[in-house]
Amino acid sequence: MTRDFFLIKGWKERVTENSAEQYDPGKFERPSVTVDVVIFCLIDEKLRVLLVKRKHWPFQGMWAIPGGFVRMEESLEEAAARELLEETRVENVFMEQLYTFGDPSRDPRTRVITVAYFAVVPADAVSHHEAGTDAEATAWFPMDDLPELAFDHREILDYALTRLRYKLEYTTVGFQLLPDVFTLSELQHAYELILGEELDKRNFRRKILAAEILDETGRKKREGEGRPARLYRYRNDAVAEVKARRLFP
Amino acid sequence: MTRDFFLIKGWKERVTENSAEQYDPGKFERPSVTVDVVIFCLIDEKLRVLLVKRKHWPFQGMWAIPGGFVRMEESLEEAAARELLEETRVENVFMEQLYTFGDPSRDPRTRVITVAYFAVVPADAVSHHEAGTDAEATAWFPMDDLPELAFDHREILDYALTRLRYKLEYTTVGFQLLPDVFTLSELQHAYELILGEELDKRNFRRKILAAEILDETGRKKREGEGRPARLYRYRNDAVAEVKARRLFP
DNA sequence: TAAATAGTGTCTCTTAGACAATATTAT
DNA sequence: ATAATATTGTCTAAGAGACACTATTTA
Repeated sequence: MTRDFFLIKGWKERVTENSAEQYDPGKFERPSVTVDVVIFCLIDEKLRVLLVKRKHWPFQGMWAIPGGFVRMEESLEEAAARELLEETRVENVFMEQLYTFGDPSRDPRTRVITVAYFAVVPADAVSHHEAGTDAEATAWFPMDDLPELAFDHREILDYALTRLRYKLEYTTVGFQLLPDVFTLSELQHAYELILGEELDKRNFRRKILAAEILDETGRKKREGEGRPARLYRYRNDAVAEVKARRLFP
Repeated sequence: MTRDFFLIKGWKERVTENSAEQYDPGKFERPSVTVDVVIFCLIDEKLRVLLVKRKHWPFQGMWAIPGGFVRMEESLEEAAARELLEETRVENVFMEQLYTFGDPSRDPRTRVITVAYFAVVPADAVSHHEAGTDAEATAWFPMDDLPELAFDHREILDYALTRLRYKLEYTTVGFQLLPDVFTLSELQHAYELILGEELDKRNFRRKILAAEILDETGRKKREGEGRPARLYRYRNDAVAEVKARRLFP
């Protein structure tokens, strides 16, 4: 079989001497690489993000997205999952790579390239978010009322929120923010909190049910006033299938 | 104004000692960081990608996506643009970050994390792709007939193709593969080559024209057989507007 | 029985896809 | 005239959005 391709030659010879393949790794100065994990959660009627208060220079006293340096023996995903576990004690939740931020001046200490991830965790998984007075701590900030952030973390958060809203429309990421069983009103409420707009109840329910990704538990929610609502559970067996097409086709 | 957030304390104290903010950069071993640029082009009736043949260990003699180490003073985008310029002498074309690949074993030399970008260049910009016999060279391979690739570059290429096809549907990236003026048949042909399927001529033209992103040049293409086709030009002033909504809503 | 929340159906408009005949040019 | 390519419109089906009333429970 004859391969069909075009070769290029000539001027290329001039520039290849500093290309990657002839580079001796370890000869030049290297950047540091971190992972930062944007962790979303629905708590107390708001979409919130987990932030940590910095104790040291630079940006001492300012809030930052949790993150840490990538270890030599772990993958990026492992590093991100480790950070998530350390900060929330949660694992096996939705997490995906968001974007890599590498502006040379984003960290005043040295060149730091950060691979940002974003995760969503159900509120009942981050069990005890007791309010405290310890100022050197970790806190769930509402996305609509963020403090001043360290580094370029505001930009990262904005991008993460854009991605979350976007994925809400064509994936099942929204279900990951809710407990195992939930009512359709709770699901719609979660969508409304994240999108920041109200949705029509009938249209919302029609679309969700048409996607055939929910199972009725047969049980009903019995707390609060008003008519008890049916409880649904997310059909895990439907994940792969649903991710291929749009949730709202 | 009272800020509304929850503080978390307690077990966190145990794990913060190796978090990023207390890390002394330079204390630990650092990975190398490269950018790899997947460069697509429509040449000779095929969607092609630019590959370089490796001259040294590892993967000596195998083909690889062009790339190189990120310099300490340049941003990731600058590094990617520099690689693109070095390999193709082209600049100011569509390019965006694709994904960051960081498996610890992806490079046998050392830990190398690569930030992959993908670019599309019009065929008339990479002017002279003269066929040659120099085996240590650069070549445009058709995406449907790729050689064995070095590192995890096959995975990167597959992902880039998926992204390109996806973006074809809701952005104007397809126009970037064509010369400044083009006919609707040529545009449709480009779409068909990339998507690997035939499209209905009437529906395609209706959608493209409905998007109102093309200007008629008033000229007609006069070469080849058959009725001469109208020549169109992409409306650059429409970019921002069109990217917000779907090209094919 | 009043208050609160859950649950349900229709109409219209837009869009997507299937489908074939005519128009213009060169040879 | 013939060959080759360009250009154009209609019908139908599915989905999206707007819209209001009834059902079930607790206090």
